[in-house]
Amino acid sequence: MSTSVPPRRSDCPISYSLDFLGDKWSLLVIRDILFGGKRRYGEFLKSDEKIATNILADRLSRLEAAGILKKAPDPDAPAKSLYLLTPKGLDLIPVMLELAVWGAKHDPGTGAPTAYIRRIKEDREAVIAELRKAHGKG
Amino acid sequence: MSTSVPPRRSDCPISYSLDFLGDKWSLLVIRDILFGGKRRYGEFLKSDEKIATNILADRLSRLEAAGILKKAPDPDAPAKSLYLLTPKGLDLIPVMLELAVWGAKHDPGTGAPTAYIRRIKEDREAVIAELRKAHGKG
DNA sequence: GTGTTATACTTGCAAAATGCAAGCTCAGCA
DNA sequence: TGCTGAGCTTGCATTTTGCAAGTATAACAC
Repeated sequence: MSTSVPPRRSDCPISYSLDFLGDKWSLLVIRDILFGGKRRYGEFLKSDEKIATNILADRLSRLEAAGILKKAPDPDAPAKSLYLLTPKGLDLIPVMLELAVWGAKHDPGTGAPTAYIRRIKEDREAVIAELRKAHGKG
Repeated sequence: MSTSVPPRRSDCPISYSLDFLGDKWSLLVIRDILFGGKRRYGEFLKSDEKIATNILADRLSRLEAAGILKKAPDPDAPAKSLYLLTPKGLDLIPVMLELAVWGAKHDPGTGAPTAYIRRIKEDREAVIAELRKAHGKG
């Protein structure tokens, strides 16, 4: 699978965002890092949505090519590597929070923790700051 | 093309959102309504990204099936119809704003108006309220 | 040093989604 | 009665996805 930068469809910022993130899997990988504390290939594979291994490999390389993730050696096992958010990736935190709020509100069978969703709405900036802090400077 | 509700992949609210919105076109249609004041089939077709007519028809019916849009008769020409946002669709405003902010920040060639992006960041609630008002109660 | 296991992928192929061009339908108007 | 434009539908080639299987490399066990 190729992994080149996607063609730009227009100069609209929403269109730009969707050029990189407009599919069913990319933002789930970012969710896993951000809210699930996951950082390794095998951890992403274990998520509930059951991403296929070839699709995961493709998305990781695209997100890396887009500068949203970076692949770094694992300090505990230098032969392995970790996928971490870059500053560009960390800037997606507000997008993720709004997607979570919308999904939690409109999915009758949502599994979203009510308290956390309320906290996002009432104390947005603090939640953003916490997540940023937890994931370093990128 | 079918137009049934997509299969639920998990109970995660972000996954739920992506089940409906996770492609390159759905949110662009919503953008056209929200920021472009578009409401008719032909208007969506004319956008810069050049959506194919069969894909547009598919997305409109999926978004309607999802309760995000509703198709209403045009008061000026009752034989024609308009696509409008429902309350569930209006709740996507914060998501759209954050995607716009992210795209505007990270796309070196963005065409996003600087003043509007700054206003989203500095006066978020007011921008949300304005857009809600402009698109009625749904 | 040989075999076993785990992790992180790659490959092959069928199925589904997308993109493009060409229709088709129906209302309004001349 | 015929023409026009808006709003789709259809056919078909290309691309992307999903599933299963296979490969590479390193760590560890013996």
